[in-house]
Amino acid sequence: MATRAEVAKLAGVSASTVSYALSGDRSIKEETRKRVLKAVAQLNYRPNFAAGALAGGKSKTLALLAPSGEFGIALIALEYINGAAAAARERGYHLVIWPSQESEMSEIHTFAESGMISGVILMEIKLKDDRVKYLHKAKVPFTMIGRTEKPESFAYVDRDFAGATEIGIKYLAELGHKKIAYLTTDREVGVDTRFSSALVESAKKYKMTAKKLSVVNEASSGREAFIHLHEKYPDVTAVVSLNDIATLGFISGANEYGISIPKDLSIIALDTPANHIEMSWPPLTTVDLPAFELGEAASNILIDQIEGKENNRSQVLLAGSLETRGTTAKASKRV
Amino acid sequence: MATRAEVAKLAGVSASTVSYALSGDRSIKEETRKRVLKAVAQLNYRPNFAAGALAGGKSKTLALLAPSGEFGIALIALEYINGAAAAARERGYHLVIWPSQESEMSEIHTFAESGMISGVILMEIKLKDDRVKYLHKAKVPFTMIGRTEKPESFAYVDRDFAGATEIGIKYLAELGHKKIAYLTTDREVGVDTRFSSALVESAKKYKMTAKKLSVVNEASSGREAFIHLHEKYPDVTAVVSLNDIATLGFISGANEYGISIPKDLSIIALDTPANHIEMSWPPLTTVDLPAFELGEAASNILIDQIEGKENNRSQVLLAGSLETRGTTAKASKRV
DNA sequence: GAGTTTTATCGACGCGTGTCGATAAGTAGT
DNA sequence: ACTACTTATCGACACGCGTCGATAAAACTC
Repeated sequence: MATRAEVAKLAGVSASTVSYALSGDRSIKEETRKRVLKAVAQLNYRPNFAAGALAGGKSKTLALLAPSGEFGIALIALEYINGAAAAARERGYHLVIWPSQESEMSEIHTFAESGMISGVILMEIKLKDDRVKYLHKAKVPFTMIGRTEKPESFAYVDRDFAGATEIGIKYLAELGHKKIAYLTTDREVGVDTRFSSALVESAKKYKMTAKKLSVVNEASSGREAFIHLHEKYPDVTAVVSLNDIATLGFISGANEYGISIPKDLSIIALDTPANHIEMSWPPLTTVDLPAFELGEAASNILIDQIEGKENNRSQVLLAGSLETRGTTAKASKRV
Repeated sequence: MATRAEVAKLAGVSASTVSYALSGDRSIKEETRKRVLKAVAQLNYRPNFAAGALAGGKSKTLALLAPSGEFGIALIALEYINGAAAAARERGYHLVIWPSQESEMSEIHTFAESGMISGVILMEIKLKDDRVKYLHKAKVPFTMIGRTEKPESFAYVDRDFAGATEIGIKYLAELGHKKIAYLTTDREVGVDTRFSSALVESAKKYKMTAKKLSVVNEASSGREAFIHLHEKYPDVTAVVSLNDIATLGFISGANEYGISIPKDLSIIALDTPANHIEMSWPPLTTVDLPAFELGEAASNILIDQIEGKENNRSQVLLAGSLETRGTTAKASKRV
């Protein structure tokens, strides 16, 4: 492949002039630049990425660390990823997704140190997350999607759990629901913990009782949760679900037992990827999770940080908005 | 960060000895190697990736090109990705996912040329795919998940459409079904085209009639397909679905109309990610799509190719196996 | 028009590795 | 004891680019 030297020779200039003509870091006579660009096109020259990184250039490449745990990359992650990728592209950056385990942080470090990666987006943040410490110490620019228990001044974008929950509960209150239940997992991760406590709080505020239904995020578990609800708490008239896949299982359980949604039971899904909304019928009423936007914000904040632009909104919370579809209705006396 | 030179000094050897001690490409006295490794550990030295790539080392990094079209990365892609990542890791490689459009092929080329990427895995192969030509011409090692219309001798892994379809149809035949329908999209991509023609063929073989229901792969479209079926072809007793998300919409349509699955209508889903199987109730009977294994195979074939190992199985087709769950039963006279 | 600043270009060096050829030390064979 | 290998190590160089300092030419300044 063509090198800088060859381009220089063809254009009749020195090698460094080629660099400057391309980067624009020093002024170059318009005519010379034209000649250089022509030679570049003619030889189909593209700067060697490794050489550039080695010599201290900027790579314009971000890495999004996707946890590849037992279950690999999760579904909802896709929307974050697509958003982050779109925003990065918009600003002339690449976004690569790095399926990695926590143990591989030092390899990420290597890449960052070698200049191949300019910054990192972290997903699936735990309440205490060693990756955050690690990246901070290694001075690798990073942003979180989610946040640790105490994010201090680290950049993050996350859902506004309290806000989203409040929106949902308020709506149920307006529909006259008094006794509700909620589906959540018992994982010690930010999303579950924050949602659950926000929900309990909101319910109290609107004078509702809120029963907890523990699930793991699988359809079958959601189905079992329905059966449990059906047998133990038949007077519950609405359910708030914090888990995408379990919700669908829950609904199919309801169908099976002849409980009509939303006539007998209302459902609001809080944490639902867009393509799940119509996966059951009627379509889910949700408090819209702005996953794509969060991904975009993550990229933008990170790029600002890399480029040294001060962004005064480096901690972003989005609540989303209520989307009333088919699974909510006025509370009805059943039993 | 520590460099090779510093390690060399600390260990009291030359820089090249450090390289050889680490790579094992030349014999090094055991004692010296120990000393070097100790110094490496002490300084927390990790070779600079960019320098290595520039100097012609091997990067042990694969890129999986995920099409980031209008819909971003698709769901089923996750299983391929997870499989490919796992296999790559197993063999000491990194696998990064590159959300990219076709227009960005030259950038991929740059990375490969710079030695940062040793090979490429291509997904969502079109029947005619320019990316294949491009990579071939650029001499970048690559493997496809899927295949072009005429894959010639290029390496690929793909589903055995004929085999999978045959398995499903045969089972329906054994259950006594005579009139079936199938859900498919009209996209001009390999998966739809090949499945559809294989299905028509198999149906003929078992003397069934097979009605086509066109959908786009969204839940609502699947639901409409059910309604269409319900109104136009009430004597159909079994449906074969080639599309994951549409299938779920189809089922929720059936629930809504009081058609009982599998009593009134049997369903076999051919192209279904594992976590969709229990998303409706009863769980789907499928011809298991070995997506994870296909991903693994893709990585392994590619790595063999990169390392120059002759792999005589560089074109892999997997049919999967029948998993009878809840959505199939003996044909019943309805109407 | 002598002095000063600005513009345009070049050459040289360094980034940190992989690897080749050379050398020195050790081993085996006669 | 002499040659013929093998083993262990070193020094030097190339990879292709970013960027600094220097120089030459051009453009102002009063």
